[in-house]
Amino acid sequence: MMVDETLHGLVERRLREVSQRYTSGRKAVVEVLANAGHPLSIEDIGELAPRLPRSSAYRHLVDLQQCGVVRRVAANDDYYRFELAEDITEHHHHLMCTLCGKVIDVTPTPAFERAMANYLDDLSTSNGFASIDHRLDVLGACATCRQRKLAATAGCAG
Amino acid sequence: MMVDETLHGLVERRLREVSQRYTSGRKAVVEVLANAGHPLSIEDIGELAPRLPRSSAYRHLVDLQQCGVVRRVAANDDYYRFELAEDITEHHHHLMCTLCGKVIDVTPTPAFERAMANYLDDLSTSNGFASIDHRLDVLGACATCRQRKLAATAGCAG
DNA sequence: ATTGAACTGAGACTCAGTCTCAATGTAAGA
DNA sequence: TCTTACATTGAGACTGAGTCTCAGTTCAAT
Repeated sequence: MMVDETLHGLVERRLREVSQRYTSGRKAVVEVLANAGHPLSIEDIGELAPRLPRSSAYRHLVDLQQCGVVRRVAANDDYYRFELAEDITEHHHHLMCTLCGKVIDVTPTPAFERAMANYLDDLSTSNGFASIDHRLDVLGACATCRQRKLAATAGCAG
Repeated sequence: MMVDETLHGLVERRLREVSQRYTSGRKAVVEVLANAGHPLSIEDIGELAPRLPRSSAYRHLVDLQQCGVVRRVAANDDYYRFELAEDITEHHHHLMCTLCGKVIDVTPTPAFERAMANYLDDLSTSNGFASIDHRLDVLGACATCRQRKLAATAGCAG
């Protein structure tokens, strides 16, 4: 596992704050999420940590969400995904492929985040809404699916 | 119901394209969504159209999604919401109150949408991702909940 | 070593959402 | 108008992702 030790230290501290322990099961969940680098479904987690029972995995995810280590992501299909919280990784957006369901992380450009900050200010003044966080999901076709589609079309033509 | 007739005409056309009828049950769902002006949960729909059985409501929502009239929205709680598709209403973002769960629609400023368009172009060139649609959800506290919280704090202090 | 509290796995359970089926509505041709 | 073929409907059974329970285990602190 190529996860630097500060991650585990941070997670342990957050769990300790609510009198919880950083056990091997929870560590397994955190490592799997950290190594993936993109949101994982419960199915993904089950495959990457096969010794971890489903019920424990769910419970760990709940605990880790409650102490701010994990965030749940609603993808475009019927399954939630899970990722490390943004203050542990970094702020990012999601590209969601409507063909294969995959979720890809992207870091926004500074220019766009500046525009976003301005916009959130506008919202606060016009709607009295105090924004804490935002999430931007871009729906479309990933590079792999686009190529696959092109290949299929070429095959039909030939 | 203050829904202009073009909406119903449009929905009927879309259903007809897939050999389906615009029946009273489907019309009830569309009217409820149109009048609400913000995404509704199945519970909301049940309250606003009490004569409509749950199983029929779900089925209508599926049918209407398939012909592009309705869109499913993942809120911040455990329940999906439903709204009319953006090409029927207009492009908008969601303010999601993390305290009461309410979802509020907002129309983006032109400046922000310009920034968004540029950003999506960037993504397409840097990731090979062909974006079709995007959704921006802003999480925070709505005006009502903020006031309630202020009042509660004042009450404690006094 | 003892004790109290957190943790765990297995599997029962919940309930939002889907499916089935028998009955009904409806457009269109004879 | 009658018939026919097919879309629609309500009721309720069913599915399965996610939760809860419980009995046994591990841990940290004394």
